[in-house]
Amino acid sequence: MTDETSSAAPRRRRADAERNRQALLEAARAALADGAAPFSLEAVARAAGVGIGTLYRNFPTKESLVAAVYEAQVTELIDEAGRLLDRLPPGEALGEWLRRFAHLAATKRGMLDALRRGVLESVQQDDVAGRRGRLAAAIAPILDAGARDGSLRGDVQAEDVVVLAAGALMPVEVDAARVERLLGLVTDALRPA
Amino acid sequence: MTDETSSAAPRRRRADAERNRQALLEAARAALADGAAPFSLEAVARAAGVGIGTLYRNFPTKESLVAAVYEAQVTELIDEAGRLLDRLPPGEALGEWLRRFAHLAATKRGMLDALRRGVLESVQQDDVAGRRGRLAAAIAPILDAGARDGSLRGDVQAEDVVVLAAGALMPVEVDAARVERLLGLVTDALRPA
DNA sequence: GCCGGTACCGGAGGTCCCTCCGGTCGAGCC
DNA sequence: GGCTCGACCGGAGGGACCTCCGGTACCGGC
Repeated sequence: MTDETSSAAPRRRRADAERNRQALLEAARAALADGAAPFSLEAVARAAGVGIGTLYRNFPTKESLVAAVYEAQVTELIDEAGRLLDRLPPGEALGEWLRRFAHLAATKRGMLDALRRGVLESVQQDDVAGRRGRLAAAIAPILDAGARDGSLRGDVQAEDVVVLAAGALMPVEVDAARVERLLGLVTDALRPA
Repeated sequence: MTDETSSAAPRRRRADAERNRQALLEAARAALADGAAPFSLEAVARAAGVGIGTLYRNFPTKESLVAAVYEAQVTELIDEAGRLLDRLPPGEALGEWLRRFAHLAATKRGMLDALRRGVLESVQQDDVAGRRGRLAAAIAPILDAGARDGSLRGDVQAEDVVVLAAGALMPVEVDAARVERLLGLVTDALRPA
């Protein structure tokens, strides 16, 4: 759809459009951080001094807006996977990564719903193959390493692990003990027979 | 809240109230079965010839309405657990029960969302200790039997199994192969070390 | 058969989501 | 600097969710 790749003229965005986009992101960030007050798109648009139509043009769904706000954190989580694998054996690296995944989901308001639609439902967007794909790609090296050294079974798709973990974490609100138990079950499922 | 148990006067419901309740259930059943057309509460109330307020008095949340419509199926699923245990070894009984659970969630429109809020989020209602509790109670005997004969580990709470299974199934739309793989992972997690 | 109290009814109204389209203004070209 | 045109703006509007409360009519007692 967009044209980053076509070599010709990238066709610069209009300055006001970019300004509005930033204002929306900032307003959304503030609204999500607020805590009280439900996260309302109309409120975000108002706070950004922009019409509701402009918001929807930039972020077609509520989830895409939330995802954009947390983009940096998600990227960080993805990069973390490689670093964990550098300094921990695969089995532990996976457990630790899942724990950070859980922490992110639990900490960031709205993240949970964004994940629900971005990771769990089928992904039809092609931005870097969707969030589910990005996360799966992040842990695939860990799974591979574990399969090689025998600490993890080798017959599991990375995508299934992401779906299972995300599904398991999804619902549990703030019950840290249960989160820990569920993650334990997930990693147990990945041990060789 | 209700009073079936208190021995005194059960205070009969008014006839029109009961009539309205049944009409709402019937309309909701039809709307859910329809398939096309989104499941709208206002449409249900209209179809039942009743004000929207009456709907909300009988079913405070959308999920409680859906749950009431599917009550029979859920009860059936719960009873099934005992029967499965009678004729299968615990490990297989659990796998089979999870499969039926998945089938119910996948088949019945709206069930999925009802489960999301009824099973996965914290349950504060006390009707039979909530849906999560009812389902956990259903599989607890299977887990116990498995722990006794060594085919399942004994250190897992029934509630956690329900949450994990429900979470894992929750999102996946109609990808039967993935559902099968995920259920396999769940049962793998329950095998003794 | 009638009457009073109250359990129950119904829909107006506030808020939100999301779409659609007439109007506007920024960017590049002369 | 001025002009053109299309990318971009903004908000009206329709549908849904849910609450709240003035009014209704059912039930039990007489």
